[in-house]
Amino acid sequence: MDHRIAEAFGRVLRDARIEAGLSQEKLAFESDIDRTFVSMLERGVRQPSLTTVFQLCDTLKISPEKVVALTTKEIGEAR
Amino acid sequence: MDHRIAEAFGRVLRDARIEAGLSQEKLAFESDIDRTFVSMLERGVRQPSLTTVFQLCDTLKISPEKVVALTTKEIGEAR
DNA sequence: ATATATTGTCGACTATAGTCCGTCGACTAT
DNA sequence: ATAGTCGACGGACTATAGTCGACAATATAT
Repeated sequence: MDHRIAEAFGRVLRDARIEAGLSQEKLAFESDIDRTFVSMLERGVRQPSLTTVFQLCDTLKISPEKVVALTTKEIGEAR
Repeated sequence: MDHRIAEAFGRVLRDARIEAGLSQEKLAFESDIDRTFVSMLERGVRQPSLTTVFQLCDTLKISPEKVVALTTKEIGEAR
C-alpha cells in the first residue's frame, strides 16, 4: 500500500471532519466504523476501502469524488 | 462491505478498461495488481482499497475522481 | 486543581483485500 | 483439428482493513 495516498487521504478526512464540526467518535459512530480506525485513517497509518470512503462521505455530507479530488491534490503537494 | 458499491465499481472498471482497449491481464500487469483480482473487481465480488483505485486509474488514464463519480452514478441506477 | 471531552495507542482478534498457482470454457484464428 | 487469447473460477496462501476493550495523554473547560 502506498503511504502517500493514505497520508493525503488522512489530511483530507481530518479537514472535512473539523469542517463538519464532528468528533472522531461521532463521525465513526454515524458512519458505522470503529473510532480507533478513524483515528488511524486520519493519521495515515491505514488506508480505507472504497465503501469506507463512501460511508465517511455520507456522514460528512461531502461527495466521494470531491474527497478523492482533494486527496489527489494533497498528493501533488507532497510534504 | 457493501456489495452495491463493489458491483457498481466493477461495471465502471470494466467499461473503462474496454474503452482503453486493454485485456484484464494487461491492465493488471501495468497496474501492478494480480490478474485474478482484477477479474474479481470487475465481477463485483471484491472491492478495492483507495490505492488500488489510484493504481488502476493511473493505467487507464482516467482520473480517480471521475471513476468515483461514475461509480456513484452506477449506484443510483441500481439494477 | 479537577472534571470532561477528545484523541492516541496498544494488543488481540476477525474479515477481507490481494497474490499465486492452476484448470476450464468460449471465442478466433490458422 | 489445434494453437492462442481471453476471462471465469478454484484453493491455498499472506497482508492488511476493520473491530473491540482498555488505558494514557491531551486539551479545554469550570
